[in-house]
Amino acid sequence: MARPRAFSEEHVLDQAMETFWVKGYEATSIEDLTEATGLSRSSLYQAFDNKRGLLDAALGYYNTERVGYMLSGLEGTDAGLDEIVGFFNTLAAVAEEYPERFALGCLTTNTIAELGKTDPAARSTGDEYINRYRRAFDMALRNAERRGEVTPGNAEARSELLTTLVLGAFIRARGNPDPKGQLAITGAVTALVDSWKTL
Amino acid sequence: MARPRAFSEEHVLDQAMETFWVKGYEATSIEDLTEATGLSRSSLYQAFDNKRGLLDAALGYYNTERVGYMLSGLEGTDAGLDEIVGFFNTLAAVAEEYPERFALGCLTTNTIAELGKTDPAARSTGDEYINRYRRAFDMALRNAERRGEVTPGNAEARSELLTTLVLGAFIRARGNPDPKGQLAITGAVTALVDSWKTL
DNA sequence: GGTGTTATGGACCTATCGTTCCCGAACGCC
DNA sequence: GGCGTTCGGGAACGATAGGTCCATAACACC
Repeated sequence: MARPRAFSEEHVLDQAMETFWVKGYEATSIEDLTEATGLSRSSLYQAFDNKRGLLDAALGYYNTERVGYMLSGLEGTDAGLDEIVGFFNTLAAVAEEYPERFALGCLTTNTIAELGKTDPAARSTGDEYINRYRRAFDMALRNAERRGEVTPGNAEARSELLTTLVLGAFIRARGNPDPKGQLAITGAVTALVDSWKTL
Repeated sequence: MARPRAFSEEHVLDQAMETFWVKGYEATSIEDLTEATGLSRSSLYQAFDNKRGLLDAALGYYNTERVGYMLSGLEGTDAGLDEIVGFFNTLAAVAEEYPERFALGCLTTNTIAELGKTDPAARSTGDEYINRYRRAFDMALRNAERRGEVTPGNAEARSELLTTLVLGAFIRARGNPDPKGQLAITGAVTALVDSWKTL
C-alpha cells in the first residue's frame, strides 16, 4: 500500500555495474551514477543506502549475471577437461569478438585490486569470487580424475594454478584487450591440460 | 645559485609509493601525501607538477627499486629454470615472512586495474611492466632450451603463462596474503616447470 | 475518495578535493 | 653582503564530493 517504484532494479544495477566497471569505485561519482541509471539521488539512496551499497548490489548483479554466464559450462556437475579448456576458449573468443568489453577486465578483480586492502567487505566478496573459480576447476578436475582422464592427486594445486591464471588474464585485458595475448594464454592452458591427461 | 631542496627525493618517493600502494590512486588525497612525505603542498607540486605526476614518479621508483630487487635473479643474463622457480619461491617466502607487505600486492598491477581503462599513460606503464616479466621468463626459457634442459619451441607460450600467473598471484595476495595459497601456486609452478624438462 | 506509505525530483548541506598563490626563508654566487 | 633564484609553509581558491531533506506525486488499500 504505497507508491511503487518507477524503475527496473535490473536496469539500474546493469547501468551502475557498467559505470563502476569502466571507471572504478572511487573515480565514479554519484552524478555519474544518476546519469547512467536515470535515477535521482534520493531514489538511489533510498534503494541502496549509499554509494558503497550500490557497489555491493552491482557486484552481486555482476556475479549472478555475467560470471554465471561465463561459468555456466564449467560449473556443470559433470564438467571435465573439455569444460576447463572451453572456458579459456570462451575468454579468447570474447577477446577476439568483443575487444571493447574484454578491455574492461573483470569488475570483481578490479575491485579486489582497488579496495581489497582497505575494505574488508570488498575483500570477502573477492574471496568468494576466487573460491568460486577454485571450486569449479577443482570439481571439474576431480570429475576428470574419477573418469581416469587425468593423472590423479593434483586437483588442488592444479585448480589453484588455473584460478590464478584467470585473474591474471583479466588484469592483462584491462585497457588493452590484446586478443593475440589471450589466444597465447589459452593455447598454453590447452597444452597444460593436455599434459595432465593419462596416456 | 638557488636554495637547494631540503628533502630527499628518494624518501619522498618511497613514502608516496607506500601511500598509493596501500590506498590506491583515487582514494589517496594530497593531504595523505603531505603527511606521508612530510612535504608541504607547494613543495610537492613544485617537484612533481600534480598528483598524477607524483604517481608516475612513484611508479618509476617502484619499478626500479622493488621490482628490480624481486627480479634481480630472473633478469640475470644466464637465468634458467632455477631462477624461474626461484622467483616463485621468493614470492612464497615473502608471503610467509612478510604477510603484511605481501598483502599490498603489486603497485603496478593495482594501477593497471584501477586506471588501465581510463588512463592510457597508466596502461602503457602497465604494458612495460608486463613485458618486463614476459621478456625475463622468455629469456630464461630460451637459455634453458639452449642448454637442453627443456623441450624446445614453447618458450613464448610458456612465458605468457608464467607472466599471467604472476599478475594473478598479486591479485590473490591483495588484502589477503594467504601464504598457503601462494605456497600451493608455487608448488604447482614447480611441478609445471618440471614437466617441461627434458627426460 | 480519503488515508497511509513510499517514490521522486531537486535544492541544499558540509566537507574535502586538487590546485594555486603569496611571502618570507634559505641558499649559491659575485 | 647584496643579489638572484628557488624552496617551503600555509592560507585561500573554486569545484565537486557524498549525503540529507523536504515538498510533492503516485500508488495500494479500505
